[in-house]
Amino acid sequence: MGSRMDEENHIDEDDNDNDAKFKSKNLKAERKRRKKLSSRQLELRSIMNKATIITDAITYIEQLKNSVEELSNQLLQMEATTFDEEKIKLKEIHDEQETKKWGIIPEAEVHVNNICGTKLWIRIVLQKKRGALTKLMEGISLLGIDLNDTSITTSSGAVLFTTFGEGIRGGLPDAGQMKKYLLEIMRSI
Amino acid sequence: MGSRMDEENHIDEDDNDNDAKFKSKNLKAERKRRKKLSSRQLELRSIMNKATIITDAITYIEQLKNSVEELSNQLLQMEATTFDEEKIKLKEIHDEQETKKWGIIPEAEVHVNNICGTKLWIRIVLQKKRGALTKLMEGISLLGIDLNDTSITTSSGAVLFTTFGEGIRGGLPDAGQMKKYLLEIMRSI
DNA sequence: TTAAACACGTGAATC
DNA sequence: TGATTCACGTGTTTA
Repeated sequence: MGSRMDEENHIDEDDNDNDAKFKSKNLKAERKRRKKLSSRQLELRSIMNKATIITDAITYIEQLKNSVEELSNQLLQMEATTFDEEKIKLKEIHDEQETKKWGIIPEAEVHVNNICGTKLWIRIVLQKKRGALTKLMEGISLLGIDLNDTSITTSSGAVLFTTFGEGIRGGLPDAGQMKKYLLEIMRSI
Repeated sequence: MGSRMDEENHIDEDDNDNDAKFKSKNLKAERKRRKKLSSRQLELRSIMNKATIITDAITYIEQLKNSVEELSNQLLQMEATTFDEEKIKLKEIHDEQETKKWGIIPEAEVHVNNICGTKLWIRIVLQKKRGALTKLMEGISLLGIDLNDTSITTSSGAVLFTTFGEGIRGGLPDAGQMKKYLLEIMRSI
């Protein structure tokens, strides 16, 4: 028998001195305990709503893990390739940019010097282009010139071609004519 | 008054038919309710241990976030610098490696061709070194040679020096002598 | 012993 | 109405 209707009418006003009518000594303590318990339960219920963040946390963690994996792979791939093909590619890109920065060679620069009638000193600076050197060598060869000391050097997208030539059968075209001819070849590429 | 000592001695044997002595009709229901509640509480306690994973989850998320940020920064930095100084550095490293791969030029390679008595065709390949070209030009100048068409090209740590020279006062040293002299200069650097 | 925790029966409130 | 939930006082157990 424990309801408020048991006795007169004013029993459980908090912590008042009206507990003389009860036999139990732990009445007050039990009231306090129940109150605490109840409040704790309410507290628990209030934070239980926040338990939904666990679901969010799971998906969030998944996203983060994916990001980490993706980024790690990217870095690994970058580091792995950057000291091989990638570096060469970067160099080529850099060369292109450098060439553009310093200005594109508008047209091959050709120098032909006729020396002692049968000897040639050729110096050509041209923009690096696929097949250009092949055509150049081919053209010079067609003119019947034997190339003795040829050096081809490329740097920053430009090509320096220097050679020391000689007419195969003594005869040799005029230096001016040859220059025109070589320029023609360069333009045609 | 609700303990087992209130009445005779055999009250709450589960769900027996001995509830005729009690006035309340909800006695059985209340017993069942309390039992259920208690078991639920135990159940809750058992899974509450797993609540510690929330703490772990928090630290785990922090770690992941740090990783993501770090990796992103690395990538950004790599992408940002790789098209400027970094690429040049990569190129230089690549050049160094290339030079080593193809073997270091053991000693300057000097070609001197005497043409028509007063003209020279000089071709020197040397390892890039500070001050080397200055010494070279200085030496050639001291020999009284006027350099008409000179090209200096560097690539992969090597230097190609080609020039077409002429004796200033008609006189010109012997090609073999000159070669020795130039090699001496190259060695002294 | 004391004090806190627990289980119980019960009356009232809620739906 | 009837079934369920809640709060209470109390006796017992536990530490």
